[in-house]
Amino acid sequence: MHVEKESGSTLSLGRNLTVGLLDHLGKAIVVGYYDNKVFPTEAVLAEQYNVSRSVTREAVKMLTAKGLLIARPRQGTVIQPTLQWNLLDKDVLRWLLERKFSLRLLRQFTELRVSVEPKAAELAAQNASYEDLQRMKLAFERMVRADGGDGDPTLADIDFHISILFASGNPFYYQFQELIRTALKTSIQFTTRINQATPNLEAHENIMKAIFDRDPKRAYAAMHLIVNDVLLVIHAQEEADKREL
Amino acid sequence: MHVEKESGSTLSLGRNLTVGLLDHLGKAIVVGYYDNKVFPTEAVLAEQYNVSRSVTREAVKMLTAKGLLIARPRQGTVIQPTLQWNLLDKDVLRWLLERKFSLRLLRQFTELRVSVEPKAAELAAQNASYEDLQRMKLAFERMVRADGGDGDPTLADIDFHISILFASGNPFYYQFQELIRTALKTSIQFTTRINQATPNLEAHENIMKAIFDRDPKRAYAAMHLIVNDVLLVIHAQEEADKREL
DNA sequence: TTTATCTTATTTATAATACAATATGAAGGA
DNA sequence: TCCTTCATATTGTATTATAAATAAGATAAA
Repeated sequence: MHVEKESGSTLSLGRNLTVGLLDHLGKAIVVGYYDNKVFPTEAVLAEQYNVSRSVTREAVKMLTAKGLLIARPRQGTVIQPTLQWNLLDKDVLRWLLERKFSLRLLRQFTELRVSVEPKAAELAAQNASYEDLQRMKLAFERMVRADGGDGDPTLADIDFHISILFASGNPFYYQFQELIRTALKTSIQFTTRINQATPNLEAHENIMKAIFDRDPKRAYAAMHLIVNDVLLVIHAQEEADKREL
Repeated sequence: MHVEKESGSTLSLGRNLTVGLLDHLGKAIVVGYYDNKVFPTEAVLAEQYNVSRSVTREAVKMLTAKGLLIARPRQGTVIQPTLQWNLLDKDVLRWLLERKFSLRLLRQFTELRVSVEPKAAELAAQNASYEDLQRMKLAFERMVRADGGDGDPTLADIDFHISILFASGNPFYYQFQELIRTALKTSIQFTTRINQATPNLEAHENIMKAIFDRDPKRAYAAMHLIVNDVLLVIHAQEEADKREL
């Protein structure tokens, strides 16, 4: 990451300076640009990016709110240890992916998916409202059409999985929306080379049927089958990569 | 020039005005104070809380970063739908609890724990380093001492559960630290009336043994047993409450 | 020497003010 | 009716000044 200094070559931060700076700094922190540097003071940041101190402070406050920074008088602004970062935050997640593709990161996403999604399906079988079920059905039909060449299969797949989070009736499950979105989008980057590119329609239909039948255990098992399969593929690839060394 | 203000009308925001305002507004939003009101403009907020616009804007930006607000020129600042809130954020979680005690909320916490903790234990059995194991052991010994009257049993219990998240080797699992902390602290508020106040030592020891034995399936099962038990107790109480109406 | 206290300098925290950009809705004209 | 224009409210950005906090160094006391 390269930071221009002269006022003439203004670093493009988009139309909203605060949000632009937030994004730029967030990415720089997450990809490790500051790893063996001290994080700049407000004054220096403002000068480097050619923005006012107000903008700088607001961006820093937002990064503080996401757990990436901490600021104290005289001590300056410093980067928090990774454990403090709000990894499930939409922005932080995006910045994580701006690093080079990492099978390890994809595996970690998927391990969490194996934790979360089967139980979400189980809860959905217990709690889904009529509207929830309709949304699921629509998403599935979209998957079928996409499978026939009409539309993007990944986007339809994402919608289907998210509709189940929503149907769980527990708002905490909905928090994994971004993680799942990110995981599925990242998956195709490598899964196409190894596995089938399109999602397994029959397996997905089994989940939906179980939820429609109000059968929690079957819904859990059907979802577990799908996500755990992805995990196994990733494990196999990790082993293969290891042997290649 | 610092203007002294009448002490009577000043709302106490603590030593740090921005953080104080963040906390006050966050709580107000989460408890529903603004539910049928329009959220005030920056100017009004600044006047109401007797702080500068800088402070107001910084607090609003932090709430924006946590998904609670969105601001646009001329349109004002508005509260985001609950689904957008970063519910796993430490602050948001705390604000959620500042509402009256809710068995429903505790159940939702616990449903997520059932999703997350068993798999974390499974991964810990696979990945825990020597240091991770030592930390777990120390936490367990602290639980034993607390059981004998020396120390706080809940705090020791919390440490034990968190040491397992940490030992999973997957940083995403560590994100649930605050949720588990909150859930366990909240649990005793009602669990003491119904169940045993102190955690089940033997069941916890089983988890630790399985992880030391590097037995993922046993670790998963042992953890599932504990957390699912909590969930069942909550379910029973919810049913009892329903009948009481 | 060691400890405690005071001083200084650096950085964030807060305030106040001015103007720019943006989006809403009303007014006016074709 | 529809389009354009303009007034207006609200956030966005810049600038400057001062306060508060604290780390580190200097000084004094034991």
